[in-house]
Amino acid sequence: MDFRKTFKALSDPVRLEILKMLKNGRMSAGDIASKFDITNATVSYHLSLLKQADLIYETKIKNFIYYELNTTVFDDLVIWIKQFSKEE
Amino acid sequence: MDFRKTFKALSDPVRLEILKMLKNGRMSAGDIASKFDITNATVSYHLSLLKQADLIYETKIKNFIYYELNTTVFDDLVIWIKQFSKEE
DNA sequence: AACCTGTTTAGATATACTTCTAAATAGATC
DNA sequence: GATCTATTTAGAAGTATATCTAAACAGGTT
Repeated sequence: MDFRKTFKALSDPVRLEILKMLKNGRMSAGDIASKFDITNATVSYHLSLLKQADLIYETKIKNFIYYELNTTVFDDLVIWIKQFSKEE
Repeated sequence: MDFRKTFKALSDPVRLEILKMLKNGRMSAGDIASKFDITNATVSYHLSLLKQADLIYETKIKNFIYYELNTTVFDDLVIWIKQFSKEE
């Protein structure tokens, strides 16, 4: 598996903050954006990168788009990183 | 702990390749560079980023500099990522 | 001390990333 | 169907990153 995109997605402070927010449950794009001092357009850009990296997924309800953590990818990531740990 | 630098370091294909090489044991800067189609200067730049991210460390012997994986940081990384896994 | 070998540093350039503003889309409501 | 709301897309601008060439440095060797 190729985690380059995943690591790139994780290398930005805004995106890390978004992921931490989503630990408490899904949020709409607007709710996420309201927590930052940057425009909605920029937050949308960050969300698209997180989505491309499979770290989050979206659900459309009415004219809201809700974002949610994709926990399985984090599990895959842990397995990948462990190849560099001592015991292997 | 702040892993932004770590993730940035992990987001480049050359640097990921260097880390994979170092799984088989320490290598000198020159040996590492010889495996790539880029200049020694560029490889040196990548090594410095990996070093800044604490993913590798160096040992100087004669006029060689040997690089080695810092396995403990990968363990810390696994712990950090697990906060996003389901069971927590 | 002069020189060779392995490696890094400095400066320049091209590419990629982050951010903005303005415009576009998609769905809901009036 | 006109309009409002939530969000994304397009295009532009500034900043950061990856790479190169050329020069510098540091440790051995002669």
